[in-house]
Amino acid sequence: MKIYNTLTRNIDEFKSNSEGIVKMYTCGPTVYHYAHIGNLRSYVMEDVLEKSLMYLGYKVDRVMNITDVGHLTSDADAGEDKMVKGAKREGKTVLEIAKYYTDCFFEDFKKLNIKKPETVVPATSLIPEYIHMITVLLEKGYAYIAGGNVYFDTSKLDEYYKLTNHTVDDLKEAVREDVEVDENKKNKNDFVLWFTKSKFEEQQLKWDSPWGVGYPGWHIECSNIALKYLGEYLDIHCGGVDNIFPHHTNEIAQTESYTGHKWCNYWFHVEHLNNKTGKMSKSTGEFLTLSVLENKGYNPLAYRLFLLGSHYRKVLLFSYEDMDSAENTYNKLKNKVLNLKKDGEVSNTSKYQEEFKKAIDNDLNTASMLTVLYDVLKADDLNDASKLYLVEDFDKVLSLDLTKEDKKEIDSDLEKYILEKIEERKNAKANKDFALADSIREELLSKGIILKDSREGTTYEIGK
RNA sequence: GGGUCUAUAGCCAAGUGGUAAGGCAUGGGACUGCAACUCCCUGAUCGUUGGUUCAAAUCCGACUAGGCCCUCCA
Repeated sequence: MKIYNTLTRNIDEFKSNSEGIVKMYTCGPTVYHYAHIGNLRSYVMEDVLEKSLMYLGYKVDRVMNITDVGHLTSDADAGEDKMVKGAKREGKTVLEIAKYYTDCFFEDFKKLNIKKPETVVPATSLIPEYIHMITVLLEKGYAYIAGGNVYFDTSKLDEYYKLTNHTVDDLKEAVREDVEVDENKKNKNDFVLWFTKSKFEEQQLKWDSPWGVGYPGWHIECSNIALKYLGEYLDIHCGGVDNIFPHHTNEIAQTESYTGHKWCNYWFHVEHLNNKTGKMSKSTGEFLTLSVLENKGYNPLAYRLFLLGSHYRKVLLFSYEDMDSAENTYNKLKNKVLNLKKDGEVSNTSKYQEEFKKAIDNDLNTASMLTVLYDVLKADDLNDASKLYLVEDFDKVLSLDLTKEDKKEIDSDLEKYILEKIEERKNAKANKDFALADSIREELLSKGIILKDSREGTTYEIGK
């Protein structure tokens, strides 16, 4: 397949290091609060990437970190670590907070049909590994100690900026108003590997180290987790575009300085979900979680469909108008699929499967994948059984539960009642007592029961 | 200021040099006692402007608008 690679700024043919196996690393969440739907966009698209690779026959080894330490809020927030802030807000310990929000995070995964990576690693579980890497970086001369902290010396690298095309002079220091200049740094882009001194003294979690009691820098966790669980040669590293600099840039610097060779071949970055005012994040604008959408009556899978309609490398604007549309599209699509008859021989499917693969091959063109799906549903050369087979096949990647019937548990009393009402309405219609017929329909609707009339008679469906 | 990305119908969106897929919405029609569901029909010359070419939404330049990043925000 062909996929855009941030490293080469080009759509490259994908080739894994080992035949048939893909080593894939994903930057996970900082678990101090709920994930907002913008965060979830990245995870949905990474899920599509993983499943697409599987669809093409690869075995995917995927690892994700859970950041439960060392991510800081802005200076404006009185110098509190995000985790500490979350803990304070809720009167819990940092680890309790981490556990709670980690669980919530994976609940969202379930609702969005995102496959949980086989290996999920909390940042706090590999402190000895971080210390070891930092020790080696100091020995090799890539790191230095200043003001109690250990820094990475970016001037030691020729290609520090290879992911972004920056030059040192391009970068403004402390461009954000909430960031102060750190006087300990030799070069303005040096970054901290280990803290013992910082303005964030409230850090709850601290560990002993050769450089004093402290905690690890932000980037070191991903490098080590990836190295430990996926080895020294990574195929794909994923994340949101905001991670490109400095996070991923620094991961490359550390890891390649440590191992002495190239680390990861493909960098996959998902663009932001924005609203009309710009970036959607926890700190700016409305804090939109999946639960918020659910409470407004939207199906999480309609949100997934909304995301699939757009390309992962394009900024997508969120609006409720679009959600309404997505919900509509989803219900119609599902309706079409559920109306297919199950019997018959499956045949002629390969042409459409090739089309679907082409869409995958084209830099993960999810919009085109959906088009192939619609083509299948409209196809003249396919019987229902074949259509159903293909929908199921494509849904391995799309994961929209298109063939899954939402059978609400219904007890026999209720069923009997509904059937009686349908019979009553039928008689009313026969007697041309439409007022009564309509009132029965209204009554059932108010209980969430939708009647469907057809030539064959009336059936019902339990709505949401 | 630097880097980077984007600009196609009301909205989402495909298109990777040969005269604009698809979805939602809208309007019209079929079905219905009426409606819902379903089915059929219905719209754009591609931000502006130069250039390359027999041919450009697609390549190159300029301009305009906008997003993201520039370190302890993810």
